[in-house]
Amino acid sequence: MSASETRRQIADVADRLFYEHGFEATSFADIARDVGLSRGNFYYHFKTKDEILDAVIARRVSNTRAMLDAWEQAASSPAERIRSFIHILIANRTKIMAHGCPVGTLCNELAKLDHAAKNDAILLFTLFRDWLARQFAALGREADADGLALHILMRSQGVATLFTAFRDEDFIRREVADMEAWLQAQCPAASLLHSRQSA
Amino acid sequence: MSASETRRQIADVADRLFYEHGFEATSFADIARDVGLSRGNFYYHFKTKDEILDAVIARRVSNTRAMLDAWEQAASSPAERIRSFIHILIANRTKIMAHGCPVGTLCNELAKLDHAAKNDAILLFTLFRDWLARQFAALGREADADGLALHILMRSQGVATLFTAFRDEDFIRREVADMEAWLQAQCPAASLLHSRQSA
DNA sequence: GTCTATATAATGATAGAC
DNA sequence: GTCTATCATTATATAGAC
Repeated sequence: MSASETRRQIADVADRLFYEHGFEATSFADIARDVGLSRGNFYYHFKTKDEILDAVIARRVSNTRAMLDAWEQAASSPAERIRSFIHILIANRTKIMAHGCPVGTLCNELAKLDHAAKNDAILLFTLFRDWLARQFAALGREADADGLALHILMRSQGVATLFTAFRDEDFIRREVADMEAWLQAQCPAASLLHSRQSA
Repeated sequence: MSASETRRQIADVADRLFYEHGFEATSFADIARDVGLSRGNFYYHFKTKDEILDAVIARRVSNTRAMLDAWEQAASSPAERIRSFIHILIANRTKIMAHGCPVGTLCNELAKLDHAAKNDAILLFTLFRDWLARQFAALGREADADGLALHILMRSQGVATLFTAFRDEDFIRREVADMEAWLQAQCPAASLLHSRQSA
């Protein structure tokens, strides 16, 4: 196997394990086992655990950018794009129930560890924040686009944390519906494109 | 020093360290050092790390109950009591900025570790949930009191997580004001006791 | 590029002197 | 009730054979 391919595979497995069990709780041996490598060979690809974390974050940044680009292409309106964001709570609910939000839980853990990569993880939040703000600006809310972006990001984080704790499907569906209603209320004109409640 | 007093002190220090750095990242040596005990003597008081976690959670449950009781006594109306809850985000903002919400971050970590004490930690959320639901019921929202309680709990979690990441004081103040506005909107009659916006 | 063997430090945990 | 000394295990990390 080529070095770059093995590196990619290690980052792939580490990404999953860091998400499922946390950064601290995941050991080199755990990653090596799941990749099918000896611990010794492992160090040929990554010198330190922090290097793997950097690779995992870089991978997540890249994947997140790709996802946001895909939403940008797939949806025909800013409101519909924001709904794509809201609906990852439903789409990923099984994983969220077990392990929480990948971004929020990583940022929280790295904050507690006061880890050097803390700010790199926060960049993941920033990607969503800026993308959402652009959508709100396109909806005519230039003045408070960033505040609205943070608000919806805040809600997604709160829903994820409580869903991990209480594992209540009704709760997540209710809160997602509430987020959609809130979105409609933010831009009544755009909402007409999708529901004719006031037509 | 008496055994019970030392035990109490260990739980006290462990509570702080688990909050500041996380459960996994805190070692016996860390706790022993901060208490001023040798590692050996440590095991006279607690046999395993999980036992300390149990003691820490029991301590937090007790402290939370005391805080909720104090709010119950201090405030003259259900709406004012709910505002007491909302305002811990402001009162504890320095700690939240550094280490997140003590309840949310512990539940997230124990969920990832699939730890035996996971459900005990969730009880901390349940204390807030049930207390808030009682306040909403007292406001005349018996039918959806639990949903409203989860909603405000969800918001506090989301605000805490994003505040830890972005460390933006304006954000937390804006969201707290928004939570208060939401509260007013839930029970217009009760709100008249505190603001005369519609008088 | 992968392996085995190993170094070193820290972890959770115990035994026994005082 | 506290200490020192120690154990077994695991962790990160390295050396060197193949």
